[in-house]
Amino acid sequence: MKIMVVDDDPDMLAVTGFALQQAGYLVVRANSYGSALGTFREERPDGAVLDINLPGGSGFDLCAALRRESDLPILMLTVRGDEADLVRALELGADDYLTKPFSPRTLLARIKALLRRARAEDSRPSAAGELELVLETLTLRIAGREVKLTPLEARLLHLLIASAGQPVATDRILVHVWGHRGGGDRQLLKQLVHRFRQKIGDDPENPRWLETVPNVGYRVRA
Amino acid sequence: MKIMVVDDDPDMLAVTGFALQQAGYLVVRANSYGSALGTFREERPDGAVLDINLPGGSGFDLCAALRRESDLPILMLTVRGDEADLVRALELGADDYLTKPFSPRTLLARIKALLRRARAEDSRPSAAGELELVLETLTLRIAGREVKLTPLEARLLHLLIASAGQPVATDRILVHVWGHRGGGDRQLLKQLVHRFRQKIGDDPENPRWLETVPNVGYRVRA
DNA sequence: CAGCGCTTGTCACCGCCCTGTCACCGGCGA
DNA sequence: TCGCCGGTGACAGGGCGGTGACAAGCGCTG
Repeated sequence: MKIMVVDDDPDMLAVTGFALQQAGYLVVRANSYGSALGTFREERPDGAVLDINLPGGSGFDLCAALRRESDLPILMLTVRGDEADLVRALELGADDYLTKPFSPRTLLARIKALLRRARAEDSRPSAAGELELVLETLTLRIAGREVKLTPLEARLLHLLIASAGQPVATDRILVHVWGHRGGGDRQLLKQLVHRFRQKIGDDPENPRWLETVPNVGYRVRA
Repeated sequence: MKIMVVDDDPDMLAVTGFALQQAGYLVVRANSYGSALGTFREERPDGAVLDINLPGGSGFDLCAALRRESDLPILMLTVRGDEADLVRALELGADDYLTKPFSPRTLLARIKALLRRARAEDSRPSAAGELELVLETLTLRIAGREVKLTPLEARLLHLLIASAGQPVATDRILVHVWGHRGGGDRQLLKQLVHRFRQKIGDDPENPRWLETVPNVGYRVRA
């Protein structure tokens, strides 16, 4: 389990990071809004702990930005008594909050609870029509048989099945699968889709499962 | 519940021993590296409290030695502020630490927590299918026969059997077995698995007990 | 003290698959 | 006709998993 800790105060970073590492988590650190986004895209942590005061953009913005790209559990660190901040954080998609000052033990308990919840939801197979995705084993059950997926294919399907029936824009796919900020890397997506179709035996001209939506993106039939 | 307390200072020994006894624990005492090992083997305590400064070998060595023979909860007593010592203790397999000076009340709380955690892990089924793990003796009963495990193999199996039927990610295994933070140490896991498979006579291509889940990790058949 | 065996970490190598990249094709609208 | 988009094939680098070999550390024993 990998946790990203974002705080501009080096002491806080050290303390919380150390506590998490002791508990057996992998820890990646960032100290600003910008570096946090980059770190997130590179490291793909399983959870995030965000301070609110950050150079380059508030923790609120960061929370919203992360939410745009991922469903990872987010825990916000707020100052005591500021209820407005708290409400705002939860509205922006934070999963939990902690008021400073807090003990490392408390932090650990909260993080653990969040991850457990997230894992429980993760382990639910996501399904759409004849497709059933099992993320843990990178396996796709499709019309009876089982197909082994690569990590990239699994991420693609995860996104598409979550929006089954609706087209998903290529840019959104690029961000979700590669963390790229979109742009010229459509070739990657073309190949990924091509290889996946070949693997499951789907014909682009006459698709049973994965449709192309011209000038928009792709869609799985519901 | 039996606790071993190791300290060369008779006063400390008396104080901590008394506190633990008051709380209802059986206490066995040792005052040196050598006597501690002997006492441990005779008494098989359920937990240990180790001082770092010991005649005959440091508490670190003792911690490592105990770890080589058992998974019992270990609490180390460190001097305040020496973070290097602390890290080293945890890397050697200690479960928790306490900085001197501390109150007997604190000690009790920590010990209680450790034992509770250990019991919780113990009560996890240590058997899956044809595999039955006995942590105390580092033994694996497998399809009738008995196999002697190394400490590392035991930790690996402990984790895998606890999640029998489900794949366990390589990163999680690395953390659980070695406490490593880095991702670059897959080689260790490769070797560990290889040697274990050889020992029990399992074929990676056609596994009876331990399966590889590509790009994810490993899984024991339920 | 020397020697032995067990455990563990490290290096090197192999084969396979995943992935990124280049090149090309056909269809469609400007 | 040009340019863009989507689909397809081919190739190469690198990662991952499996395997063998070697050395260091440690405990045990003669």
